[in-house]
Amino acid sequence: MVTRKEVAELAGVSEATVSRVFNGLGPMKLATKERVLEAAKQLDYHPNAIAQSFARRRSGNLGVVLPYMPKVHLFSAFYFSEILSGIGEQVREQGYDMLLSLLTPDESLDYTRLYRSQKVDGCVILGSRNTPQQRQSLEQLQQQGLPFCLVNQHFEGLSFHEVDADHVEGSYQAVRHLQDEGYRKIAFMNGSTDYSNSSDRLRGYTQAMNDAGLVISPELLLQGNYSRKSGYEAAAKLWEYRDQVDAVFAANDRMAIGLMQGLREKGWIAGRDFAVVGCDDSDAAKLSDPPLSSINVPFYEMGKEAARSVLTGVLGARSDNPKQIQLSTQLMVRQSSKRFSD
Amino acid sequence: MVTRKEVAELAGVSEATVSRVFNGLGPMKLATKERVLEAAKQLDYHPNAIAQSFARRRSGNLGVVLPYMPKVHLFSAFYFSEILSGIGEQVREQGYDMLLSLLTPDESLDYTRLYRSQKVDGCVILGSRNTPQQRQSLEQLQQQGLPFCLVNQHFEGLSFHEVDADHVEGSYQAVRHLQDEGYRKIAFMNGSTDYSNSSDRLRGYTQAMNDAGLVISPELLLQGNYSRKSGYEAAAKLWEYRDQVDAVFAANDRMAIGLMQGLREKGWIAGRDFAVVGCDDSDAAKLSDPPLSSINVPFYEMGKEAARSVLTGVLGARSDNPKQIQLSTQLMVRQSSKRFSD
DNA sequence: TTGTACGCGTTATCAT
DNA sequence: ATGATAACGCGTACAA
Repeated sequence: MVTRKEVAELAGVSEATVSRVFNGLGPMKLATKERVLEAAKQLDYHPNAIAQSFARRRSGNLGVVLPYMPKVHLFSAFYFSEILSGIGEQVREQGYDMLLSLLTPDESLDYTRLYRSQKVDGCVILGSRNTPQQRQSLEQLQQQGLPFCLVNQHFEGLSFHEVDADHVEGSYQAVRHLQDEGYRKIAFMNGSTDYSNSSDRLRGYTQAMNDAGLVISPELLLQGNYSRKSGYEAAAKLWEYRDQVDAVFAANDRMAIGLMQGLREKGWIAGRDFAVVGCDDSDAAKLSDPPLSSINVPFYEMGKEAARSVLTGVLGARSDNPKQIQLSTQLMVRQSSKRFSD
Repeated sequence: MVTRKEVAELAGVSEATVSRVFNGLGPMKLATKERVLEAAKQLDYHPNAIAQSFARRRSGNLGVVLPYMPKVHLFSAFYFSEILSGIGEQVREQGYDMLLSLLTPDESLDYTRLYRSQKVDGCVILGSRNTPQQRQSLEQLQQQGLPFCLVNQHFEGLSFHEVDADHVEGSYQAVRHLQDEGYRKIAFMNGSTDYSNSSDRLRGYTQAMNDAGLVISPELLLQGNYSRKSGYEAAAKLWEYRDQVDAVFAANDRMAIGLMQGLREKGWIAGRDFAVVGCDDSDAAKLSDPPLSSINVPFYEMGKEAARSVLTGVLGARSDNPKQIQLSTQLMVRQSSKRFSD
């Protein structure tokens, strides 16, 4: 391995000077700088990142926490590739790397473990849920002053760094859209309220219904678990109340598609006999039949913002007041929510 | 930060002894060990991973290379979460961590960059393609003795560590299945042959057709780029030759679904008027209408094997003969390939 | 079975 | 503008 020492010798300078050149520190003669760079090039010298981390007492790694549940596909491809790419883009700009941790639900009860070994300087946490245990472990992280940022989740009554999308407004728009298309009897299929998204969406739905002077009868509220299967099963229930429902707003695409599949078996076709809007604008929304109207979420930007938020905390002024960022969503209209009785 | 020194002092031993206890090295008195552990516990001591890396001259990180193309969704959720989980499981068993790199096509022309800074001890490379430049940069890696393993890709004429699935056999089974269901005029829609999967699948298809005594006329060979759009566009062409085609085997699910969407617009329904089988058994296969028959690939195991392969190379005896692992695939039969004229 | 002492390749501080 | 040098926290060879 080529070290700083050899470069210094070849360039006829001290090791400190080599470091200064590579870190762009202090004033120095251009000639010296060039001599050093030339020597480094000749020797193919590259600073040892580990030694740098050791000396700087910073790993240069941003931890990214993903929930892992075997055989349960929580995320769409879009979610993964876009969020990770967003984070990746940002960390690269700041000379950082991404260290991935796939945590099972009980492992995520001790986030501090991630920081203990000093392998990460901060974390972006994806897919956290609002359980008492999780709240507690996040509060613990915060108390210890370990920098982290949540993505797509916030906690009532607690104040963390977080980047979320405006799911209330998104849902409001979705329901308004259905109303504009002539639908009145609009059901809402939600997922677990462990995810703040879920309650946000319920709020948006409720508000849109109220604003339109529509009543939310109990049959209009369906409970699922974000899986296609739960959507499929809800279709049976929906079918019983078919006189009282002409549209469904579902809290994610997967359930929306399950629902469409289930109702198709009864002979009801989305976009013809009833309308559906989903959430996430995942790949599946474009692949489904008919293509599913859905609420687009700017995952790439969310990842990028979250990473920025953590890294500025790590590198610069630690802002003591948590920064809450909320990006806007966008309704993508497709065939599944066509005008009533077209 | 609590260091080894403080633990040593509290336990009344030398620093070396503390290290020995934490690394389980050498014979030592049980009493000493317990005293050290007790002291460590009291102080909440945890070894500094960076200092360890520095001293050991190993980062303890396995690099994972993913291709990044903005707005192009190469992978299914299944692919991501399963492969990463497989790698994650294995690295954890060996006390390693995962360092993620999202590389654009031209960045991946210089893989050595990843190793230069010493932040990773080895790499698992996903989504590499068979281009002259990539071949060259991989050969360069190999020559320099940097440990890496490819997943789901192999290179004709070159011998790298790699973990692949048996796409030839998988495709053979898929086409056999279509034949068993009564189909004879079976088209094959392939993706870019930059991916070895593609040529493997063509081989399986060809062999199955030959074995059944069926001719492969030129109209039966369709070219796509693994996108839904290309599948959709191929539907138009297929429609022209509809007398000469009664089934399609597509090299991924996305194209298969695009094809089904396109032909549905002509009034042809998969599983009724023609049959389709895809590849990957992605989530989309279950979500599509009708559900898509597809070839399942053991992504989790592939990730795990790849990580194992690299890490044993890093840690133990560097086997000079590259290890090529091939796992088997499994056909998942769904509605899209129902029996002819049912 | 345990202690001593050195080295790892930087960063950063203090001289010059 | 540049050089000398003390950390940094651990692994480990060698000594005892």
